Amino acid sequence: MVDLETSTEKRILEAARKIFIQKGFSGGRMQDIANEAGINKALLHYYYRNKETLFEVILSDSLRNMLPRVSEIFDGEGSLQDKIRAFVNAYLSFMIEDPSLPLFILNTLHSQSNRSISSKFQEIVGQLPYGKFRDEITAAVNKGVIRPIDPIQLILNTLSLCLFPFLAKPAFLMVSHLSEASYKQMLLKRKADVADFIIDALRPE
Amino acid sequence: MVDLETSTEKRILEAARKIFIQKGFSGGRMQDIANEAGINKALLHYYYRNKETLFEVILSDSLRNMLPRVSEIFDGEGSLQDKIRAFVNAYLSFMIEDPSLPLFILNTLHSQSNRSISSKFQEIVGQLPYGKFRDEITAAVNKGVIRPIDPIQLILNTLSLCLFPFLAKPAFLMVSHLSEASYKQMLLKRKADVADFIIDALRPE
DNA sequence: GTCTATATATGGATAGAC
DNA sequence: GTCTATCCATATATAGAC
Repeated sequence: MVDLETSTEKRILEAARKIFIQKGFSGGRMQDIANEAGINKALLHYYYRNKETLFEVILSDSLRNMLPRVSEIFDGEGSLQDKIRAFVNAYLSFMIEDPSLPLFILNTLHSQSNRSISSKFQEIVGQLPYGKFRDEITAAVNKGVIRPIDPIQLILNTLSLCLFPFLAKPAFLMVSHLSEASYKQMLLKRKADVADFIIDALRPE
Repeated sequence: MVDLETSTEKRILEAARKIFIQKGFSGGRMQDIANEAGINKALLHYYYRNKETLFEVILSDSLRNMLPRVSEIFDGEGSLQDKIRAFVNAYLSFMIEDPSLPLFILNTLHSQSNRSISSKFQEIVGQLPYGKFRDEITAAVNKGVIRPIDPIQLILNTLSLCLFPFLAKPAFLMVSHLSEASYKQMLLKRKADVADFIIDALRPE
């Protein structure tokens, strides 16, 4: 069992990630992070200058994780419908691995719109080939393989259907009285359901 | 111009609401609230015992606002399609008035799952006639007026499409470089688009 | 009811021993 | 690299005058 306890630096990151995602920037205490990592507060400052630095490292990582390799999906062959199905599948699979990420990121963007965070977000999200998406949707509409729809609204709808259940997870669990396990089960089922829903909505008249 | 400046108590609530929605519980400072209300810190404690009390008042109000009178919509006559259209319309209109509410509430539920907040949330949200929704969807499926769909997924899809744009507003603005005005314009257009999208998705084969 | 002044607690950050 | 002890700024909360 060599190296099962990873380096202190790594453990700090994992602890900070957990705490910040749970409680946000101002809600997360350095003491909480130190406890979670099983080390002393002072060590946090040894490895990372201050709370803000630590937070930004976590956020950058999260943002980079949030950006899945969706470009490939839209680069490949196949109908728009196939690509939508592949996208929904990939996106939901990814989020199921890390369910608190979306709320953490939206939340940060909402409350800290002043910092360098905005530019980091734009830098990362700017790599997504939105233009490509839009063009492909427009082309499909013109060819009549899907019904007419504003490309922006379709993209927004797809993201809504993929992300909302994760954002609303706590509320959903409270209302539905589902267990964690059943919730995960529902999300897995949702992969197919969401793709069907979108594709059905796009059927030409 | 009599009474344009409402009572201090009311002004405090408005100020607290603004600050808490903007910065959350731990991020919002009592001093910020006092400044925003144009009064002294001590007065906050005079009217509300402490920060936590003040926060809970705000949250309760918000939760009650979040719950529109949707029951009536589903009590009335008309097809399921008509009701969905009415629901989406009412829900989006309401949210456009108060765009930060959804994120505030989800966020609070996420980070404070311990407090009395959970029970308050359940109490309020428990009044929604979910059973009625479910039954009506199931009936429509059986009659063949809509294609087969899991009622839970349809409800979740509808809420996703209505709420997500508000949750993701900051991210959306950053990516799209839209102005506040264009954003609001897009949301207004979305009322019809979302209803169309759902109803199209439900067309029988 | 509203203010100023102050007590008290908390949390981020640093100094310095080991 | 890791700890203990401590400093200092900030934030909540209270006391007491007006």
